[in-house]
Amino acid sequence: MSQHRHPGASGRAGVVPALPDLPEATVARLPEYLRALHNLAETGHETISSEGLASAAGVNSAKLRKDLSQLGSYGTRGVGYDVALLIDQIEYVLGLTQRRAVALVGVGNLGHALAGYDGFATRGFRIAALFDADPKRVGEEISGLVVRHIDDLPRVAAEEAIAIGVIATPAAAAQRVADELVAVGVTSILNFAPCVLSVPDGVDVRKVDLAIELQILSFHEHRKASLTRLPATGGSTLTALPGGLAAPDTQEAIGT
Amino acid sequence: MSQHRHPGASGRAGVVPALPDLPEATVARLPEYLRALHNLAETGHETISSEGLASAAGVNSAKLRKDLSQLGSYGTRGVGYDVALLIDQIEYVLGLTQRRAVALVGVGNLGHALAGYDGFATRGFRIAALFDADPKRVGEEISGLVVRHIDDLPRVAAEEAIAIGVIATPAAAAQRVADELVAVGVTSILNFAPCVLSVPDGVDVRKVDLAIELQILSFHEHRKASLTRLPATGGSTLTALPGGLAAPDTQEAIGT
DNA sequence: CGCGATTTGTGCACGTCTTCACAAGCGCCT
DNA sequence: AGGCGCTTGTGAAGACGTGCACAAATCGCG
Ligand SMILES: NC(=O)c1ccc[n+]([C@@H]2O[C@H](COP(=O)([O-])OP(=O)(O)OC[C@H]3O[C@@H](n4cnc5c(N)ncnc54)[C@H](O)[C@@H]3O)[C@@H](O)[C@H]2O)c1
Ligand SMILES: NC(=O)c1ccc[n+]([C@@H]2O[C@H](COP(=O)([O-])OP(=O)(O)OC[C@H]3O[C@@H](n4cnc5c(N)ncnc54)[C@H](O)[C@@H]3O)[C@@H](O)[C@H]2O)c1
Repeated sequence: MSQHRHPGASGRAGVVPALPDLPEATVARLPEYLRALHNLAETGHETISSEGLASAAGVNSAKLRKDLSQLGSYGTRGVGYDVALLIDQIEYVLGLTQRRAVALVGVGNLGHALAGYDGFATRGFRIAALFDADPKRVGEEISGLVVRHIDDLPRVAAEEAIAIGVIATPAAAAQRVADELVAVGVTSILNFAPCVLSVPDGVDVRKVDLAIELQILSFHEHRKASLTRLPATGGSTLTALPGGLAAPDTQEAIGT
Repeated sequence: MSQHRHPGASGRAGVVPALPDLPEATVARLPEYLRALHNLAETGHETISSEGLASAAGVNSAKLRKDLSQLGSYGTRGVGYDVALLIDQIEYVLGLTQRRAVALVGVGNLGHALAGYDGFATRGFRIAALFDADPKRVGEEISGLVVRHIDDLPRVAAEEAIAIGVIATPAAAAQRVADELVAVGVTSILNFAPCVLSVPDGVDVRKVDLAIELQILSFHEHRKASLTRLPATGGSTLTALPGGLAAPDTQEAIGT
């Protein structure tokens, strides 16, 4: 049970491997590998090569192998990776062996969609509670859960072990909600409101902002348009974009 | 005293302002700066220092200055940046001087929320059309737009200049929809379905996957939990995370 | 049992991103 | 006019991430 982890010395004690400290870029890709692996498992694959998994996940195979090697050696040379084993490993590393409880705050337009989303349940999470500040919304039942008032957060948090808070309120309320989540011990927040949150050390915030994604796409549109106005410098100018175009979570022109 | 520009007025015809090819990491942050600048403009600020803008955008000031310097020299030493001018500059670079038309495909749970989202309009975009494959959904009116059948996509695309396609269908349909979008000339896609899309060169795809975000948070939860089980190595172990913890679009522990 | 085909794991080189630290530039005040 | 304080813009260094290319390991087969 008690496991020691020292920087550099990844001594593995018995069955449970020590949590290695993975590069953040790797962590961001593991969920994608996991999804691809589940697909493969469903279609009857027992093993998969790095090449096969890489293409299913939309990355390059060298990168995939390097990522997986960070978790330990779970492949077999000449054969590939055992799909079931790898799923277990990645789920373990991502902390998905326990189904984490999620609290969703802000049951408006977006919040309703999220509350009804089955992707929570199928991918390792459980919506434990819904909150809103609007009295007209409190009491409403959404896919089996009753919306509670945000003031009940402390009480509910004491009952359920809330691991992650999701903020789907207007931006103006987001900081206040974040503070309230932090106050009841939540140390991971997913923020859909378009604003920056201030949180204490040790609390992780990830942000999803639709408009930012669109604006990044807009930039590339603008750029592509300005390129086509240039005198032809050779063949297809569109593919002459700089190599680094692919952002951390952008896929660009992965061939068929 | 170099170039100033007006949307549609000066220097657009012959003298192309030479779109610099920005580092992708910079492009991903510009929208955040833009949002912060709009907030500042609304609260009456005419100029802002790199320090002030950086904290409003949740980044470090050196990074912000380097990012902005990529666009040209639009700051004044000893003073800061002119808020209005910088807004114009960033909007120009991001290609927001023209309001781009967005087609939303898949008007289900999530699609409804997106269709009613005012963040499109307020941040440079216009929902031009809604599509679905379900005959029961076709004809429904959502915030002023009528849902059309996906088979009408070619006709609508000919009328409106669709710049960006947003996919909010189940994963099983996403590739097919992407192909149809590409076929009518769309070169930028925002994909909410949890799957990898194959597109030809020159087409940009960005993905938003809620479950991936949650799983990344889960990893850090798992990690924090395993750290607290360690014998105290002196002081607050939670802040002893490696410096690179902050992912491209993660904010971690930005002090109050 | 040994050999060839296959595929992993990784050393290495290269490119990108971040951060520091400071010179250069600007406005204000005297 | 000149000096002073403030802030930008950037060179350089280091951290980080990526992709190539190949040795090492394993399997299947004769
Ligand atoms: N609708 C979308 O598709 C979409 C897409 C991307 C981002 N967003 C962002 O998500 C957020 C929510 O969007 P929406 O369209 O659902 O807005 P909405 O106005 O429909 O819903 C917001 C909900 O939050 C509740 N709320 C307000 N203050 C609260 C508080 N202090 N505590 C608890 N609940 C509170 C309101 O009562 C309301 O029910 C916004 O910040 C929006 O910018 C929305
Ligand atoms: N609901 C959420 O909060 C949420 C969050 C994150 C991601 N997602 C993802 O977004 C997607 C949509 O989720 P949802 O909850 O809205 O699902 P949904 O089933 O409610 O809606 C999907 C819609 O797409 C339509 N559709 C199916 N095939 C189509 C086709 N070929 N062309 C056009 N339209 C088609 C369906 O008729 C339906 O209206 C899914 O991939 C889901 O995983 C949803």
